[in-house]
Amino acid sequence: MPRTIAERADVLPVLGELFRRHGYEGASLAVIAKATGLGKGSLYNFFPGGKEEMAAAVLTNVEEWFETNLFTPLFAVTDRVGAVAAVAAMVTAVDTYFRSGRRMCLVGVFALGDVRDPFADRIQGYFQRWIDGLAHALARCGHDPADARGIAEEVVAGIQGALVTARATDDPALFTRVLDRLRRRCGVPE
Amino acid sequence: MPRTIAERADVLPVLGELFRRHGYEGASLAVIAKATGLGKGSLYNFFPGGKEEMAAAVLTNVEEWFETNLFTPLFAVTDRVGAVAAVAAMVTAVDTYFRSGRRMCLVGVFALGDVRDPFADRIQGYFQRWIDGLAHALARCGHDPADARGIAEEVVAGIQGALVTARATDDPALFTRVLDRLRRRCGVPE
DNA sequence: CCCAGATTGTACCGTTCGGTCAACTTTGGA
DNA sequence: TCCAAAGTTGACCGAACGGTACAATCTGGG
Repeated sequence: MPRTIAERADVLPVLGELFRRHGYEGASLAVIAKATGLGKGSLYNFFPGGKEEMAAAVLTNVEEWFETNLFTPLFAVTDRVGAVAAVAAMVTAVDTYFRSGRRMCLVGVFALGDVRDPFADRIQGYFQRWIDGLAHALARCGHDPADARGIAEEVVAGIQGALVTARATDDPALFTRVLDRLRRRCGVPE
Repeated sequence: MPRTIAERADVLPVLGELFRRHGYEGASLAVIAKATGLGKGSLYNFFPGGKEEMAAAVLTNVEEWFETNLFTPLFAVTDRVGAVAAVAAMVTAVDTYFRSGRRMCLVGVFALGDVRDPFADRIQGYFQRWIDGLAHALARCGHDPADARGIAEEVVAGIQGALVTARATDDPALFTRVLDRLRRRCGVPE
């Protein structure tokens, strides 16, 4: 059997950055072909379903990363010390993942575009699971359970909004500043 | 001179809702023609510059509304009582304007799409002026000036994020809940 | 009533879109 | 070494894009 020059997994990060930067509609196949260095034929070899399968694959990639690095740890906490550490780790991971405000949230971008419709359930699940996981951890941090959910909604929404606002004002540092305030809102020091 | 059947001002709200719902790229001329009930000829009679002029006109409309109803009142405050009232009025106006989370922020949608480039300065100005005005009013509310700016960034970003998250989770009530928390963050009761 | 001119619907333009396909290149086992 | 299979390419397709041209229609002052 012939060996694959480029793996499907190799183009996923490139696709992700293109969708982040240009949105789903804005990332045309011509742009994708140029950025990946692959012809349209190769792209359809990797993604027979076309552009929508590319978006689905990238979305799966993002979901897995968040599930592994953020959601699962948040849900796994049992004691107060572990919960505080998990929330602190989440904030650090978020800052790293979004490159301190220089990277956009792919799920958020999809949520605002016309491509939302075919992925509505997955987009909803991403945010819901983030809020649920954070609310669970915050409750273990000692917050009143009802208030924990409110804080979780405020923090997840705040992260999204900080990304949008940082991009809109071309001021990535705004993301870091807001994220720092949200971290303190969770009662997590440092 | 002949009378205009439809005024240019009449189609602006329709254009606004289309851009909000579908984004700039997603709102094709065919969709716009159908939604407004106007042919392409009429649209180009109103907006000789085409789709980009439509977006620019809608953007101007939004800017003016926010300038009149939000930014100017925020900047105008001098005493503490007035400042608290202005911030409270802002929160109320925001909830009304965004239909309690059922309406998207047009500037935020533009900020994330490919159309951001030609409007980058206006998008930046919109958010910057909102943050500046709110920071000014919050300082008059009694907050430490440096902290007032931090709160303002957190609140404006939080509003944006709450809109995105509410749409993503198809849960408009989330917007109202987060907005209520942000209001209390400003130290404004009721 | 009438007509200059503003407004309108629509056929049409070139371009670009996502997607297809047959020819060509590369691959690894026989 | 050779070949069947897998991978790759770029020309090509119909559809839809934004935009233009223009003939038909409506308007209101004279």
